[in-house]
Amino acid sequence: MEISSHQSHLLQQLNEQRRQDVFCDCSILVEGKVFKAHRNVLFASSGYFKMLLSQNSKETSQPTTATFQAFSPDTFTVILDFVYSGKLSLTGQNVIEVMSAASFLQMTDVISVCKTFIKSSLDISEKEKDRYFSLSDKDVNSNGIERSSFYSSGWQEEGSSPHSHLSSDQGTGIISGKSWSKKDSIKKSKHLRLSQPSEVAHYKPSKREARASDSSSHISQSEEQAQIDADMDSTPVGYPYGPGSDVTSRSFPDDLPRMRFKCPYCTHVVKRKADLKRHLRCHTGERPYPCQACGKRFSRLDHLSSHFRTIHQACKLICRKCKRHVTDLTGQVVQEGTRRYRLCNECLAEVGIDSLPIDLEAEQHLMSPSDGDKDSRWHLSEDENRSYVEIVEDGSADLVIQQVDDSEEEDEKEIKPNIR
DNA sequence: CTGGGGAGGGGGCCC
DNA sequence: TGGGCCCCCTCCCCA
Repeated sequence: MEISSHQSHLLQQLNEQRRQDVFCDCSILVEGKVFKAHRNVLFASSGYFKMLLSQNSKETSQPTTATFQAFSPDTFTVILDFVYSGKLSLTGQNVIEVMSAASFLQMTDVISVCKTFIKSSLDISEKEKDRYFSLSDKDVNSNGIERSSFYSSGWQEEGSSPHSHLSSDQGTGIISGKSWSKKDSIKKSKHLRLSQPSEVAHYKPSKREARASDSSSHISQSEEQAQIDADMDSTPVGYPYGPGSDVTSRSFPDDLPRMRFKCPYCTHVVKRKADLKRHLRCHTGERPYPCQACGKRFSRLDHLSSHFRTIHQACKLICRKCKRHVTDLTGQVVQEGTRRYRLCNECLAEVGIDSLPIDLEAEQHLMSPSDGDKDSRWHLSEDENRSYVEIVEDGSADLVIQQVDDSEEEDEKEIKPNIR
């Protein structure tokens, strides 16, 4: 007959003895902090201690002391707690160091748990989705249901952690069983560079982007390709998104289809694929629309049109000098290089410029080539087109500040990735 | 140094 | 789906 609770009870007793420094025959010194433990427990748990204690086995009467500088006391606290409880208090912040320490101490189980933790963290959006569908908010908060294993409890809501018993009574400080709140997860994901649902809260590449981010719910998966994220707004009411991040999700009724296209480079989410395509150009630096008049390149056709009308067509019926409204009768178009603007007759006389009537209509083709020439209308050479492809492929590269030279000489039409 | 205005650029959304 | 418009923000130049 086997009493299943015996093992856990025994471990619990050993843990109590450790805390009370009863029968402890081993001292571990980690960066000046002394940890008391039992040699036989360490021997059974760690390959490193097995080796160490085997060598010292002849001196069993003497207390063994081990000193470590490779990891912090907090990290060793996590390790030791695991040894004595079977529970590993992993967080996004400590998992790397814990895994490193476990590697050093040859604790394969801990290593594999850390790996799983990291993997699940990287895949958190999928996990979160699973949670959306499997758990109501109430379930999560009140029952503290875990995803699968104790070490994953860090993803739970505050107060639902099964590790809470470890946090306060061991006097070990930082490492505790405290689960992540969303706020915590932000900081920790930043530290570990793991994707978190609330990552947007601290990702602010620009004010504009932040504005967009604030108005949409999103799950950050920077490694992902752009994809339809139809589940983006499937968040049940009350799911703890960060403050301000649930505006969009609550602005759509649950029964409406909600297609979302998520930018693979940032947190921006758009409704239409075309908008995503347009948005991606701000990351790739692609500028497929060169102005035929000055050579300046634009990422969008409407911007080119606006530029051309404003700069080269003098469409604004405003005198550049006195800002008064002018018409073809009360003013003239002045050409200054490729730039054109209007001056009223008074200002014209004042500056002594003899303007020549310019047939704007006749030069319209500069901006608007025929529709039948759509693909070649911007006169992109094959090399240029190829460079765009390369840019997209290089889009996964690290941050590169765009250095596109928009000078009129067009010496450097090479467009560099502008991943932000 | 500062404020105003122009131009560029990004997002939303309509057609 | 692309074109285009509107709005807003930022940057830069200039007075």
